[in-house]
Amino acid sequence: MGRMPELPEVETVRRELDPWLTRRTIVRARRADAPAGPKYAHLERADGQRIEAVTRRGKFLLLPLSGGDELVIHLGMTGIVSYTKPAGHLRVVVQLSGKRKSTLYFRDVRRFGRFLVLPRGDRGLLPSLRQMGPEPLSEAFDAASFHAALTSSSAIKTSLLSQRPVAGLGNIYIDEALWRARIHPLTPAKKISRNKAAQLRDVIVEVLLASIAAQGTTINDYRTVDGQVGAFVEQLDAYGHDGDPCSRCGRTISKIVVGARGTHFCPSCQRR
DNA sequence: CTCCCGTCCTGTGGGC
DNA sequence: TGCCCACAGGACGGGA
Repeated sequence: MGRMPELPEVETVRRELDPWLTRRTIVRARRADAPAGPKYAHLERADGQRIEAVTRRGKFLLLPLSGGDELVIHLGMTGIVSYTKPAGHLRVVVQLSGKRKSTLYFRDVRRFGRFLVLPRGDRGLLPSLRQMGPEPLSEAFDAASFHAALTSSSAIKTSLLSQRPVAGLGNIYIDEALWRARIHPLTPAKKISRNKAAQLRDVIVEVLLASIAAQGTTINDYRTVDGQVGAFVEQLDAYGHDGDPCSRCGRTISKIVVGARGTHFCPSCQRR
């Protein structure tokens, strides 16, 4: 257990979807084995619209459509997009124009994911997207503004989970970045010094780039679109390593609960 | 406004 | 061996 598509996994999926879906027309998009509701809203609006691009914002995939709408996909915990029909837990089916790979399937065992259509830029159903911080791999993610965004009194781990100081980080990469920057996960965000914030910014970029290069992290459910697994799991130093010796100092990695999330850190390298 | 906590969802794995 | 239940967590909504 314990895998979630975070920025590197979603970016890997985006790169695979882009050549497949861009310029294809959606013939028909419908819910399958899924309840009606905001997570699967307005799919029929996509019918007849062409997919103009496959973009990403944080952990959301955003597909602008030719009619002025936008297809929004969030993989949640267990969401998988494929062109082969899954065995079960099929939530959405999209018929595409053309003959090759012309059916898109969205499978999501736990239904934490979303697959919906909205007028482009309408964030009424997506408040986190509205308040999301800068993309970590963009120029906007600089040390000074990152430090300025760390205003919360809550733990840095919790603050980063909110997506507000920076977009796209989840449980795995937050633990990895805090380990690399030697910051205790319970440190109040606003107590992070300017220098530490700059260091944290740099290791966030490093760990995300390294994971993208490895096509993400596979622990259990995550697969790339063509079913491959991500190799970054081999480079994890903190997440899932509780009980193991710290690869830097040898002390045993601890696991605690922060914001209802399993949190892994080295009690020796990462002092409060 | 911020912060905190409950809720959703179901396969897996650890314990007995 | 087989059964049971705690566990995993991203985003969101509501209450303080």
